[in-house]
Amino acid sequence: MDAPTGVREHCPVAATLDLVGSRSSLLLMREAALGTRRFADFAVRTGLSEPMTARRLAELVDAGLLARADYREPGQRVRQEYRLTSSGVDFLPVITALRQWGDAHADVPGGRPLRVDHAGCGAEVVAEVRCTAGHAVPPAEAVVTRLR
Amino acid sequence: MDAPTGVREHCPVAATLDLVGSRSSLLLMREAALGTRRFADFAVRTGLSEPMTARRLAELVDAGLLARADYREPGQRVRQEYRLTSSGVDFLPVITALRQWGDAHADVPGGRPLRVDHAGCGAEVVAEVRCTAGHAVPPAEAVVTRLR
DNA sequence: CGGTATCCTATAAGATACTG
DNA sequence: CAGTATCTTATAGGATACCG
Repeated sequence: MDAPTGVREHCPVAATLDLVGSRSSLLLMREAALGTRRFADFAVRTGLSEPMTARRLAELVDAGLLARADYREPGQRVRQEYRLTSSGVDFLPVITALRQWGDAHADVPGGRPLRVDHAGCGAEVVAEVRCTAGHAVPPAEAVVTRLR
Repeated sequence: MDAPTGVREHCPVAATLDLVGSRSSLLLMREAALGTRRFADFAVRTGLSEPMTARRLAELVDAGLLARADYREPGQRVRQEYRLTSSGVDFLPVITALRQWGDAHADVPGGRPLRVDHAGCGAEVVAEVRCTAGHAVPPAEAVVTRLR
């Protein structure tokens, strides 16, 4: 995760994977996307060990996707929390797309454990490939240019 | 990638990561998304070693994202190719979302090496979080339900 | 509660050499 | 061209114990 081992890949996908590409990081980002904020909840809900949870959360903070802060519920003592930064919010399409593919194509024992719906509207939330002009872009209409 | 090591995670995100969650698999899916079809091109363009390229391509075929076939260019001998299946095409939002986050937030030495544009329209291709009713869904409007 | 320290195993991934 | 075989190293990640 820190430095790529092989040939240096000058690609935004590879760069993203170098920062947040491990299973543990992505599971933690999933949890953050679902609203989890506290250390113990991250560990239990991802099934990660505490040392791994601590290490990856620290990396995600370093990488700017999460921010750590103190907070105090009324009448309680001070606790820690991890919240999505704006960069972390920008990561939600990745998590949404992974969830969507899993729902459609992976065999999740016991059926679908998660739903994400649009507030008010009630329709399911998905990741769509579009152009910035707003058109849906099917694969055949995507033109790839390799620069350099 | 084969069997999850820790607590069994009943989640579509985790299930997806168990099938295609390694850096090498995701780089190969990136290449497939960019139109790469031949073994040697996959290896060179991802920077992966040949043994790793062979192993992961075989896994992606097993997982149903790629299909292997013979093909023959006019006047050439028979060659192999790997093509996206419909399940593989459904994976494109993941790759698009990873690329998009990298373009916005990762430091790719030498600038942006890749563009994906909408044919004809010319506008850039991105992954958007929407509901199936067609509304854009900002994070604040996503309602998460954990079932079971 | 929110971690850290230490040690261990499994796997990801590369290097090199070789084959049909 | 499209791989396979073998070996090695680096990293992911868990288990257990402990700390402020």
